Amino acid sequence: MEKIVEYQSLIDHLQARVSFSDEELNQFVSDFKITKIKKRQFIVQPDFIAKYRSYVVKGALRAYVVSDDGQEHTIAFAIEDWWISDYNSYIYQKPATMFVVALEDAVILQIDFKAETKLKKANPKFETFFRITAERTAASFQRRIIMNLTSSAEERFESFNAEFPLVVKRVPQYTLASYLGMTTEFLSKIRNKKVKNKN
Amino acid sequence: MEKIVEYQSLIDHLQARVSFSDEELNQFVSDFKITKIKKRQFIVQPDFIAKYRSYVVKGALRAYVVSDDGQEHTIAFAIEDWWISDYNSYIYQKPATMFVVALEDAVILQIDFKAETKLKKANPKFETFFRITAERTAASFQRRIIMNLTSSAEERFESFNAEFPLVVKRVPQYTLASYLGMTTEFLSKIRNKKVKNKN
DNA sequence: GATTAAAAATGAAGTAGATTATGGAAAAAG
DNA sequence: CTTTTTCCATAATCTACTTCATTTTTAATC
Repeated sequence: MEKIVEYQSLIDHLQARVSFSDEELNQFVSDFKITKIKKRQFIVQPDFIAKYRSYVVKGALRAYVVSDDGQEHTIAFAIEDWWISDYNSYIYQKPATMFVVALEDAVILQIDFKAETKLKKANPKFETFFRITAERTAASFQRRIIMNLTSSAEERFESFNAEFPLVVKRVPQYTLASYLGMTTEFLSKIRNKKVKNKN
Repeated sequence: MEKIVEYQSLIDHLQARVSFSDEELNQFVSDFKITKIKKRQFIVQPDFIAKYRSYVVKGALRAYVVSDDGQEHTIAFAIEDWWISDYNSYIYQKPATMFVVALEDAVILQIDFKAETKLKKANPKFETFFRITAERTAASFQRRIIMNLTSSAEERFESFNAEFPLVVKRVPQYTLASYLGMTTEFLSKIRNKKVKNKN
């Protein structure tokens, strides 16, 4: 099996979910193109169809929507070994409502919808991989819905920080606040209250 | 193809998503058992593993969690032609955190996790069906997250009412309020304000 | 169909979190 | 390395929504 360094983490990602032969792994990753993007560069924009599903090799990205009143709401973050896209746009191949932008210079692996469809038809194991991925995505979205319904702003921050400390350290606070459904001012207050209480 | 009346809507549901032969349809539905449940009866409870994925033939059900302070939060509704379970419990086969209860006497079709696994192994088309189902579930969960982040209580109600008027007419208002992330009192106010404005 | 229980309506008072405003620190960009 | 832009902290004021308490309506049950 050829080892192009950028593909290694995606290969590990696949193998952790479904048992593939070397040949299958090669077939899978050969449909992904390596894309390097600069901080602040967009890979998805509203009104354009999200052509790609993107796997992050290096860097950090953010998906967000802009509401009628002009406010940004972060829908997802992605760092190393995570996937990102406008989910509704990609799976239905309809115009996006989100922006997906790099928070840092990044290296991503992208597969387009047609190639993905072809892969799934070619080998049921690829179908299985995407089924597992979709199920886990749905499960994690549902956990987020439950968290949003049941917890206060402070609890939501504490919970996210406990689960994803590396993301918290890496992304701008205003993007995190909008992900957690609060203002950047309120998140600042929560965090600084905490610091004072420690003394 | 045998036509047991309870299975017909599930068969239609399958055919609308993947092209199956009559034999495949029979194979699929034969793994589902018909269960009749009474109003207020539970099919999933916290700490027990959600053994089944349930398809609603007739009736209405509700999935909810109870938070530390004792409040109920509705996670999902299901009426005719919808699926319901504790998603995280079912796909990971770990203890549930939700209750799933009948809001009306209901007829449901249930498949257990082992039978589903076996089906997916037996025929890639079944795998495809569950992949499509999971993707659409994830997509709709994400739309709900976006709605919750971007909209006011009144907008959330209006939007849900526009998309699912039959559900709104059918479920108790306090369950809808807790689904939409507001108190039953506030939802009552929203709706009655509306009525007055019409005069 | 009378009785009881559950659900919905209404209003007053309270609060979590938003908004607005300003100053300062960090990080890009030249 | 200095200038500009982005990001974060802090505080005062405000509001969308909650909480609490009571009444009315609707639905279940004997």
